[in-house]
Amino acid sequence: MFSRACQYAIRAAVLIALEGRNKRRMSLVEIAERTGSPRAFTAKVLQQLARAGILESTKGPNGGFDLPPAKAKKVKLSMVVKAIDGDQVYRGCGMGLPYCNPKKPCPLHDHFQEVRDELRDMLEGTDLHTLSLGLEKGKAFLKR
Amino acid sequence: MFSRACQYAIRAAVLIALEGRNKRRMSLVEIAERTGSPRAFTAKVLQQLARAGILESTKGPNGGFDLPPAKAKKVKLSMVVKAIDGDQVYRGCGMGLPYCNPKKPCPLHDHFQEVRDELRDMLEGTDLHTLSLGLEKGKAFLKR
DNA sequence: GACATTTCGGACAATCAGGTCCGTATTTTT
DNA sequence: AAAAATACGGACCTGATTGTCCGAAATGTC
Repeated sequence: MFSRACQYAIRAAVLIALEGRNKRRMSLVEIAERTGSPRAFTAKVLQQLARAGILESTKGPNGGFDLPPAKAKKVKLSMVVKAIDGDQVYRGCGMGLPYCNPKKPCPLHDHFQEVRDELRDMLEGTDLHTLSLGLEKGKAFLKR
Repeated sequence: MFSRACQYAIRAAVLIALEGRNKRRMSLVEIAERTGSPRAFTAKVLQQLARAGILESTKGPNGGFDLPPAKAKKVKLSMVVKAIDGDQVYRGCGMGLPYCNPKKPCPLHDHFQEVRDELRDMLEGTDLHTLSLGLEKGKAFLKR
């Protein structure tokens, strides 16, 4: 469904949103540790998110990545996914036909449309702040 | 969502089901042509489907791949997907956590569950025969 | 039996995704 | 000013995915 890079991005982004509520900035090392993701690779992913304007990065001692709650409420999951994987997963044709559309659909078009729409609605309707709430209550986890 | 191999598999399977209704057996060359898929690579994919028992292959002149309607009605899309990509896409965790479950969910678990269930229901509820009907009426297409 | 047609299967090549390493730039602390 | 902490970015490695090629095996036709 999503690439590994994208999965790491989501994990990291939710965690950063969580700590952003404590006005904390998170270092790469801490993020990688708490999400169980490979450090150097996660760095690349976080750079992509920062370049996409999804989160802020700061160099130097006490630097790291941060995302204040006000912004976390505005960042939808779809933005994270799009920044890493593009939007084919929730917009493209299930059979991979580049020209598939309602006028000239693939055989799977109608069946797949519902699934894709539900995925898109979910991604566009879920923000990082909301997801971080589940984490704080200890009802959800990022690592074994 | 699905790998290229899996997309080719679905396209080919639907086409073979379509021609199976005319008691026709399709050669690799014809399948690749009519689905716009690379020939040699499609051969590998079709072999996988044949080994998985999803369709029949016959060597020699007038050989090829076939799938009679009675069987096409029983082959669900989920079986094709599982044979090529495995079932992670409609069973696994959206964030890629291997231990994600209702007792210890990821932050996305509940949101994602609906989407995954809808995808799974669609794949398990759609058979190749049904998909081939759309093709025959000329309402759906496999190639530009 | 010879030949043509077709799938099968192994070897290989190319590209991409996942991941590491290390030096550089930036910022804070002392 | 020097040192330490941190993100940045490029080079590189590795394995998986995608894709090609070609000989072998099977089967139908003459």
